[in-house]
Amino acid sequence: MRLLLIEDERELANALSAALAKHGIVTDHTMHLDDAFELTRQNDYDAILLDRRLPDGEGLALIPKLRRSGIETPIIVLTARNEPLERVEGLDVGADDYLGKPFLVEELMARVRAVLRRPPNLAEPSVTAGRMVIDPLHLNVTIGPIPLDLPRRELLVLVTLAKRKDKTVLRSTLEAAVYNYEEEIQSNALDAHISRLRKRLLDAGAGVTIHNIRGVGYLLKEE
Amino acid sequence: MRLLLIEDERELANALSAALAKHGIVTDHTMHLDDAFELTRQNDYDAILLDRRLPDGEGLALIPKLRRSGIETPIIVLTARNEPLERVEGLDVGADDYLGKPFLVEELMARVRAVLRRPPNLAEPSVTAGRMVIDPLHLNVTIGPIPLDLPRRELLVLVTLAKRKDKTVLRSTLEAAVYNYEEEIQSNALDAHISRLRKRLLDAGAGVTIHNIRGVGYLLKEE
DNA sequence: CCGCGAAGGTTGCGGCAGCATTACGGGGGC
DNA sequence: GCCCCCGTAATGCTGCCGCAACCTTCGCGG
Repeated sequence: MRLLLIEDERELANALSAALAKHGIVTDHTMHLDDAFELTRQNDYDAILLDRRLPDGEGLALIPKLRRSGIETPIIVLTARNEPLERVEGLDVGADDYLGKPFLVEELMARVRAVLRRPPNLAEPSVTAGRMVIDPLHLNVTIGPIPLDLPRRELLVLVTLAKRKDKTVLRSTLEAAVYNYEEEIQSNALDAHISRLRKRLLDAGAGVTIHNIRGVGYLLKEE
Repeated sequence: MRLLLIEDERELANALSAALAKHGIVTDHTMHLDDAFELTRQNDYDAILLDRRLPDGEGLALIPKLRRSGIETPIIVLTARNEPLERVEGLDVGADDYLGKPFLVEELMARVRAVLRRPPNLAEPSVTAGRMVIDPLHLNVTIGPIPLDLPRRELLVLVTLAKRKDKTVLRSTLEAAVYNYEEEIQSNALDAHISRLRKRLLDAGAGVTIHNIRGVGYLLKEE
């Protein structure tokens, strides 16, 4: 196993390298973001440990750069900036985990192991349908540059259909996506949502149509 | 998106459900480990939020049980037991992340998003027959990129035949696949479905033929 | 090779289940 | 208070599907 450590405190870096070595993990170490980027081009790391505060800037900035260049290696951010909102920030730019300093090496190891258990991240997270770009993770829908504002239940219906575009989605699947098992619906609430969603998509010129498969479910098609 | 929340503090649970709902996430909630296990058998959750200290025992114990039963759903442990070594313990039994109480809902959301950044559904069992690709689970049939729209009963017949292509399917098996026990048929309804299905498959250029085995049943063959 | 009965194939018809649409009102958020 | 979401229900409509009538094919015995 091979990690890339991006960290400017030399003592900490050495201690970490040594500790990881005891677990049979090889560590490459750099203090600079552009070096780090180069290294990821040359080596296929199993994970990246990234400090936020670095001599040449904010470590987080590296993450989108790596992701854009097609590198999906898990990234764990190590930092003293450990306020909850800072952690949110880190995770949302694409980090896989976030660990506040100081930490135990044992915890770091456990988090590395946890991150490595996850399947490699190959999936394109956003879906296009017609003229829309749909991000199922953050529940965003945009048509070109302008966001499409949809009520929550209609949004859930749309995302569920879009994730399986050109394929039928069972009625029961849609119900499960929109309602939890405590909320029971006794009427045609889902149909009503579909109808209102259709109208909104039409008005917005979304470039998709929702078809019904009688007795089975629904299907979203591009025009 | 659908989460399972295993948590005994009702207030926290309600607050979380409400907060997650604002992000368009449907939440099922239970206080009991065995209920939780049952729920995972019945639903396909996107993630599981698990408390450690529960009325019926240590929440962590659920993790190996789920993993052994083949469930790979990401699990985030939520707990007041937030000592580093306890976190190691949690991660090492198979949790994907570990979040100490109290926490901001925003941070939980960010961690959920981080954990979900994984490939969507891996292998979906599908059958090919002629030029069709048939997904028996979601009941959809596509020829190349275009979906084939079939009425429900014909669809059920096709799926049943396709699952055993090149083998005879008993007439009684087909009837069982298309009708439940309450619906009796007194006529040649099944034959009629077969006939209409043949026509539709021909028009669509599906590349299969349905043969009759006199007195026994039917058989689907590729051309 | 022919005749005959039974199984299967095809097709039009009508009932009705399922869907689309829309108006209405309660309720929550700002 | 105002606005919008969303569940409900009434209304109209589409087309699935059971039915049955009629035709075709198959297998068998003579």
